[in-house]
Amino acid sequence: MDDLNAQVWAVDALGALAQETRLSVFRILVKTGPEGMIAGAIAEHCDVPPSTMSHHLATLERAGLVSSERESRLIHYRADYPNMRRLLTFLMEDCCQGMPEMCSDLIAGLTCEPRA
Amino acid sequence: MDDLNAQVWAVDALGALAQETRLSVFRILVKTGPEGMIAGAIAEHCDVPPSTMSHHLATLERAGLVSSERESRLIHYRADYPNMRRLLTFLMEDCCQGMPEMCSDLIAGLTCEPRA
DNA sequence: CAGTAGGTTCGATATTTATCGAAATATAGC
DNA sequence: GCTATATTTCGATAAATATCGAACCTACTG
Repeated sequence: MDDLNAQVWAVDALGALAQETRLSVFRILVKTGPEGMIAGAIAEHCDVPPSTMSHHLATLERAGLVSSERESRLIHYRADYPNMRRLLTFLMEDCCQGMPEMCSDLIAGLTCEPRA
Repeated sequence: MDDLNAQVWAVDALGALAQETRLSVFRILVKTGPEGMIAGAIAEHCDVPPSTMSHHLATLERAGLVSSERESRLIHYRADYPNMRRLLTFLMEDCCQGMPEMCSDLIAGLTCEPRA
């Protein structure tokens, strides 16, 4: 993917996250991990009607931020970790003007530890 | 800042980045570093009219992603690294279910090295 | 105190996005 | 096949956002 397409994708992904309900959904799925969560449970958790949530989930999935898998009548949604990483990498690309020590503390806080 | 306010801010910041011109501006400023760039030069670089760019810069500044400083007639814009970090941290918060090894490669790619 | 250059605000229009009920689709059980 | 459940698609309305010229500020310069 060249830089132009990466940018188009990133705008789409950021737009998908730039909405309260969708950001909540994404973060819940990030916390939930590979197990994921069922569409109905997500809608209930966020207290929005199923049709609205379906719309939001579709937006997140189109952006590549979540993936879905059907299991009989239920549909599991999960965060897409590789694309999440791509997005963060894209935003930080070429920061620090080649001097990593200039923003080393930017990365320092990005550990995967659970919050205290 | 509690989690609710953090979420409101994050939606705003992500929305600020979820637009082609603004994402370009932000990434240029990330690459440019502390020196920043003058408003007019940014507008010219992105090939948009000054009034449109002014609107976009104001959006980015309201979201805390860039800061501005006047130097006589010129206005310098810079990326706000601390808030950039806060945003990335917020997105990754509590990922991996407390098992950092599960997404260690998510961080692995987030070095500040210039692109090869 | 003009005149000029760099930026921003205003205002009006066009486009995109969010919302959610109703209807449609898919799967399972009887 | 009929019924119930889980979820999506449709459709229509309301709200937010992008765009850019014109007018307006602000700070230098002669």
